[in-house]
Amino acid sequence: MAYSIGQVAQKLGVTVDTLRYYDKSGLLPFVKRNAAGRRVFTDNDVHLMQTIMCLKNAGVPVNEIATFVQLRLQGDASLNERYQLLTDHEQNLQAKILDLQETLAYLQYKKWYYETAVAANTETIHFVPGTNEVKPELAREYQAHLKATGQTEELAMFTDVVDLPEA
Amino acid sequence: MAYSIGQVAQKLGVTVDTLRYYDKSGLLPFVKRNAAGRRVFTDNDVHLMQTIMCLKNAGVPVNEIATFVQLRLQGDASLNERYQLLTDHEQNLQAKILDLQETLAYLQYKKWYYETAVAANTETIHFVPGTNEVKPELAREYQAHLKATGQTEELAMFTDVVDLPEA
DNA sequence: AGTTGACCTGGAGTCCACTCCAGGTAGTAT
DNA sequence: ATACTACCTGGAGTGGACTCCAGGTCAACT
Repeated sequence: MAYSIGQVAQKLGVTVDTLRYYDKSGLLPFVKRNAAGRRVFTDNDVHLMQTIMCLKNAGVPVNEIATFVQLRLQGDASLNERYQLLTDHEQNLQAKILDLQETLAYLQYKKWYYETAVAANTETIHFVPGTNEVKPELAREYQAHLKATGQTEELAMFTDVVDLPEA
Repeated sequence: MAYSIGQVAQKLGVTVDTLRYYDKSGLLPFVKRNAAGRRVFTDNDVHLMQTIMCLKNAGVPVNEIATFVQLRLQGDASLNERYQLLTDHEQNLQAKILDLQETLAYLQYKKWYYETAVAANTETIHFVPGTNEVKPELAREYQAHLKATGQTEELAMFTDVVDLPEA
């Protein structure tokens, strides 16, 4: 099967311009042209582009993906390097996911803050009386709330975040 | 306790320039100045900035954070809106984490691809004999491998990704 | 023969989030 | 007194990833 740039764009959920930009940037050196100079994508090309989109998604910058693609062109000699690159990015991604999970926990704490404030019709329930400052023990109250509702799992992650400001 | 911009920058792990950029962008309207015109951050300011950094981390663009901060200045009247905003971003973040977990699963598949290729000293073990095209059944082989090594959890996520190219 | 519509190129423009000046002030250390 | 450092402003510059445009080719339809 052969596809035009428009078909591939649709399949991958990006614009035609984006694909041409990727080509310019050296991400698609394997794509052939027909007699009229138009790009013709094979099934295998699309398959390779899956991996490229995956790296994109993982936050790998375009020029690094380009080096990966370049390595691919060098054949078996570059297998080790490519494996190394993938491993590095896997660890980056894993770290990023953990980080986002902490961020999520903090966001949920803030959500609880507003849930309770909305219920009380005022934010002042969280303030030190007579000020606009948030009670220092509020994070602990939240943890108690989590414990009470049996959500122990997020507790550990959350304490990490809460401990930061004390540093 | 009061802090200078430099101290806060260090505490939050960003540069002084970045904090000034945030201020310019309307993220820090609550920060007061001393007689000499220098920014003076209170503990409470730093606490608020934690939330700002959290939203940053969650991928919320600066101007949206600015509207959140603006809402805060309007007091209790904006509680509902702020809660809504946080909830939206919580869902975005949750979706993003799921997406990254899928991406991770795909990356791990590729890692396995290279692990086995490196062990065989050639990538051709994964090709349709006589071509440079990856065997279509390779994803299934990987799933069998996952099952064999008892890693059933990632299997479901991974099939999602693998099914995409067939669309 | 003429009109679409999808494709092509080189290159300019945009958006975002910084990042880096130049030129100046204020407080401290020697 | 002078040197140093941390701070200030407005504004220019950067890098990344697109996004858009002018001007052109090609195949298909009417």
